This record gives sequence, C-alpha cells and structure tokens, in this order.
Amino acid sequence: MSKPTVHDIAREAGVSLATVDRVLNERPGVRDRTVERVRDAVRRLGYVRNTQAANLARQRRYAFAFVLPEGPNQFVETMRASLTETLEAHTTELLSVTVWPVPAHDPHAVVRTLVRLSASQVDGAAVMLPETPQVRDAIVRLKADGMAIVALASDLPNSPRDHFVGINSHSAGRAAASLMGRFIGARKGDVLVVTNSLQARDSLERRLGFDAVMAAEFSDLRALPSIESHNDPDRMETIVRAAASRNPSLVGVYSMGSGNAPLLRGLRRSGRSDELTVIAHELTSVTRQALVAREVDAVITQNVGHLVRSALRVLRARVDGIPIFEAQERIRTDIVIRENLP
Amino acid sequence: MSKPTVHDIAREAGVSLATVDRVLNERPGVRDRTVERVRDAVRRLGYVRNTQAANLARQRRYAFAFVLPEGPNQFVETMRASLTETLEAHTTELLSVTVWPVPAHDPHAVVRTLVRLSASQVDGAAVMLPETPQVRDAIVRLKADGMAIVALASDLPNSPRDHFVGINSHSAGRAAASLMGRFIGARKGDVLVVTNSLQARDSLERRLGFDAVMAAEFSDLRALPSIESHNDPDRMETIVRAAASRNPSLVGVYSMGSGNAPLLRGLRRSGRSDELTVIAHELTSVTRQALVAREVDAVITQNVGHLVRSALRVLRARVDGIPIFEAQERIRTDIVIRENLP
DNA sequence: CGCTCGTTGATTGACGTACCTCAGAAATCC
DNA sequence: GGATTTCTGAGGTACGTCAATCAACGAGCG
Repeated sequence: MSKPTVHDIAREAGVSLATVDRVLNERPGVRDRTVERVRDAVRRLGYVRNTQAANLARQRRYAFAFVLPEGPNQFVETMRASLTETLEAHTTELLSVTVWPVPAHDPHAVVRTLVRLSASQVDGAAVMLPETPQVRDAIVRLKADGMAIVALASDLPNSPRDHFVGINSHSAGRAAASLMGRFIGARKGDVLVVTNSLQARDSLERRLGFDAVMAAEFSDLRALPSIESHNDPDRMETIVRAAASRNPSLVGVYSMGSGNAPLLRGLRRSGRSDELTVIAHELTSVTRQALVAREVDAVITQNVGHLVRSALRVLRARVDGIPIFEAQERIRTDIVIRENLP
Repeated sequence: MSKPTVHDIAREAGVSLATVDRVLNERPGVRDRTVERVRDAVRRLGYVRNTQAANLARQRRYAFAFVLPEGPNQFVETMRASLTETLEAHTTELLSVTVWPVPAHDPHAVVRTLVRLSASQVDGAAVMLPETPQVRDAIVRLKADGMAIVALASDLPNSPRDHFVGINSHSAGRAAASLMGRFIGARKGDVLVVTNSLQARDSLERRLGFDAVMAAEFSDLRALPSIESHNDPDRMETIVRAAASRNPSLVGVYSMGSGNAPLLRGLRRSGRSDELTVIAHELTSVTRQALVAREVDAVITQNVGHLVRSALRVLRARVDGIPIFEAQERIRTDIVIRENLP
C-alpha cells in the first residue's frame, strides 16, 4: 500500500541499489539495456522520487535571485515587501533569495547585472525587465549555464525563460475597458489614456486590449491617444491636470502603468476628480487609498504575494526537475473595487 | 551559517540529544529547569525544526476528510474536481483525502456523518456545512478528539474550528451591490434578489452587505425582498420568469446562492434577459458560460483551487503544529467579468 | 540500608535518498 | 587468450529528526 522506494525498484528490476541510483540521477556507467530495465520497473511500480528525502540527503539549498527595477516604484516596493514576508514565513525551507536592483531603462547596466548574476552561485532567477535584444542574449547565456529563469510580471516571450509568472496584459486591458465602459454608462465622451512609456510591452498590450473592447462595445466613448510621462512625476501631474481641465468632454481616465500618485494629484488639482471614472493598474498603497477615497473606481491587478510565491515554486520545481502544477501557477487578473479590497 | 540542528541545541544547552528531543516533542521526563535551558538554547540559536526530516523520520501520513453537501450543486462539483486535481498533482506528499458527502439540509444525517468521522482514523477535516446547534456540538467533540477542523466556504463562527477558509460573505454582497449599481447606471428600477434559502448564513450575510451598499449609494434602485427557491430548480425557474415578466421596472437580478442554471432559464424564457443586469456568485461551468453569452454581467467568486489548497495547507499546519502564513491563506473576493475569465 | 522514582545521558536504528568507494563481473579490443 | 575498458554490485556514510532502550545518578522514603 505504501509508496515504492528505490529498494523496491532495485528488486523489481533485478539490479542493485547503486544501479538504480545511477539511472535515476542520470549518472554514467550503466548499459542501455539495464537503464531500460530500471526505467521499466519505475513505470510498473509507479515510483516517484521522494523530493523531501532527496533534498535532505543532498543537502540542497536553493539560492535564487530576484532582478527588479530600481528606483521609486510602488509596484516593485510592494513586491519586495511581499518577498521579504514570504521568506520570513518560510525560514524552514532552505531557501536564500537575494534581490538585485537594476536601472531597468539602461540596457547596458541590465546586461552587466545579468553577467554578474551568471558568475554568482545562483540556481535560478526571477527577472522583471523589459525585453531588449541584449537582455534576450543574456538570458540565453544564463539558461546555457543551467540556471532556471522565470519572467516576473512582464513576459520575455522571445527569450528562453522557463516560465512566465504574471497576468496576460491584453486581457487586463480588456477588463479595464469593459469596466470603464460600464461604469461610464450611457454618457458619451473621451477617455484619457496615460502611461509611463509605450516601450514597455505590457503597457502596449494593455492598450491593445483596451482599444479592442472599447471599439467593439462602447462606440460612444473615444479612447484618446496614449500620453507618455516617461517616468517623470511632474510631467505626469501636469499632463493629467491639463487634459482634465481643458477637455470638457473627458469622462474617464485609464492609467496603464505606474505613476499613479502624480496622476491622482493632477486629477485633484484639475478639480474634476469626482466626475471622472478612473481605472488604474496594480494594487499598491497609493491605489488602495485612492479606492477608499473614491478617486479611483477600479484597479486591475495581480496578487503580488501570489506572484512571488509562484515564482519561487516554479524556480524550485525547475531546479528539482519536477513538473509544475499549472492550475496553481496561473495568476488571475484581479478586479479590485472599494468593496472587495483585500 | 547553516541552520542549527538538534545537535547544536544539545551542545548549546549542555544536555544530551535525548533530552532535547524530549523537550521539542513535549514528552515527559524532563525537569522544568532543564526544559527552560533547552528552550533558551532554541531561542538563542533560532532553531526551527526541519519539517521534512521530521516527517520523513516519523513516517507521517496526513489523512484528511472533506465533508461536502451532496446532491447536484455546481459549486461543490467544481470543488471536488479541484480537489481531485490537486491530489493528483501532489501524489508525492503523503496525503490521503476522502470526501464525505452529506445531505446538508438534514441535521441528523449530518451529525451521524460527523460521528462516523470521529470514529475513523482521520487527522483533520474540512467541512462545508450550515452551522446548526447539532453541528456545533459535533465539531466540539471532533476537536476534543484532537482533530484539526477548518470551515470551508461557509464559516462556523460559533464552533471551535481552527480556521475559516473562504471569503467574507458580507463584502461579497457589498461588491455585488456596487457592481450592480454602477452597471445599471443612471436608470431607476427594481432589483430582484434570489437565493435558495436565507437559512444559509452566507446568503444572509451577502444580503446584508448588498443592502448596505444599495441603500447608501444607489438610492434610485430598490432591492426587492429576497425570494427563496428552497433548492427546487423548477420553482427557481418559475419565480424568476414570473418576476421578470410581470415587473416592467425590473432592471437587475442578484443571485445570492446556487441554482443559477434554472435562474438563467427563467430569465431567458421571460425574454428580458438582455435588458437586465445580472450578478451571481461562484464561478462554475454554468456561470462561466453565462458570462461568455453575456447573460450574466459579473460573478463574485472565490478561487476554488485556492480554497482547496488553502484548506489542505492549514490542516497540515495544524497537524504539524506549525503556524500558518496568513497572507497566503487569505482568500480573495474575486470579481469575474467576461474579460478576465480565467 | 535498600528501594523506588524522577531525571538525564548514551546509543541505536529507522525514514528515503544521494553519493562515494572498492571489488568483481562482463564485454570489448588487440 | 589476455589485457583493458565498461558495467554492475555490495556496502557504507550522511542528511535531520523521531522513537525507543538501557544505564546511571541522586533524592527521598520507609
């Protein structure tokens, strides 16, 4: 009734423990025929390696790196906090994580960091970076070194990452559009769309999803061309304030990226905050307060704790060479309004 | 730099391994003063027991029971499926779970099941039941037997359960009301509120949350008195159809419980499906299809996979006597619309 | 004094796996 | 056929913990 062990495999295959061990751990020195015999026995008995015992025996410690954009960014801050909290709660699991801040907008600095990373003794990394050709090449090298790589929050679809942990930006944009349209209701008017930069692939994809739904379902609304603040808070505030003041037919604001604090300041200063439907991304202390204060109507987000835990689980699974449980690692696109604030 | 082990504790406390073991596992035969010495050493070194090694040594297998309402119920079906899937993915963890279906509406049958449960060799149970005095007493007995108990989806606030795994019904109701009000927009009218039974505490709490927000924020809408179908599909269909046909000022329908399939049939037959804003609870195959078909505008739900995994984690933590990681076990109130369907 | 009891130490054998060594068998080459 | 290489087996140690046994010590008791 109990689970088969390596001993059972050895007996079933008619070989010794040492041979079973060599086959299971893909060590050399076993004839092909014998390898097959052992593999057969494994299949017949339905043997699954006891990862706990294996890790105990091999004294495995997982060393992971989180490569995150540096600089003031509410979302990244939230993620760092969540990471710290998660690690504190799981001190028992032999897991050491270092955070590597990088100036994400500087491709050379990013690559330098990734090169340092490959030199360090790290088993895997979760990276949150825009995908440039340089980054892609660096990831290729890291993978070649045998490192496990997951893309965090922002995908690297053309790099050989093992997994993407995050939500689909396109459907996030669609959800934002749907709520925007429904919240605005029967009124006609313009919707201001703001972001830091359309270079970021997630902003771009959100915009595409947003436009698709707006065009298909809310023909009374006109989504204005994206305005980019280029990570400049003052610029963000000014742009938003001016747009809100000058355009009387403005009925909604869609904030696709970070910089929600200056955006909200701009809206407040314009004096039109109350009459506008505002939808933003990522639940941070800023957007949370704005929801409570009714300055933001809905936030499209992903649970940061889930993101961090999922990244860690996936990295561990890769290192252990075991499959991941898809259903658990699928990150949902969360809609947060005042009433379901976690 | 590596983690301290029992050996380190023994050395630090100046006692033998055997004594450390006795203290850690709270076995008798150690003087209070010595116990303190060992505890001190544990604190000083920051020792945490290696659960993996412990489980390996003690050959612990977790036997858990899920007590779920029997009978056709989309939500319970979804949960069973998710449970099966989770167990298959985690065959490696020595975990055996049995499902105990009960006729939830029959207090005596429920108690009989719980009594059988206490006789069986089960370490813990996740129960999804309405809280009656009999259930409360049965839970008291199970706890007294040393069983770990979590309330699943529907809380048992007056029973000594170890934990509640699920969302806050009150805020779920609030979220439903907020979306209802905003989706309906400027129009005035009535909102039909339907459930199986207001006896179920979650339906009741949802209603309270719903009414609170409706009254405070959407004074143009009138939430009608709850209509109960008492688990009768035909009744549900008839009620809804009649209400939709006869009340021309109806603008929305709020479904607080299960029975969404007959509800939707009733709406379809009334011919007014398109013009009504419909909000329901729990994402199942029925509500999912209805979202896609635009028959339902939003679903307030909890991720069933998360529910199941959380219940299992909490039960395991209770049995192991280790604290749970609150942040991970907090179940979010999910808002699902067509665009963010998982 | 001998006895029991409470407390502690010392030691051992699991649990399931990894990893190492050494010896010997089998296959391959010349 | 012998030498060499390639496989394979047997066995041990370790990982950190649990659980059990046996021995030993001292205090307290009658």
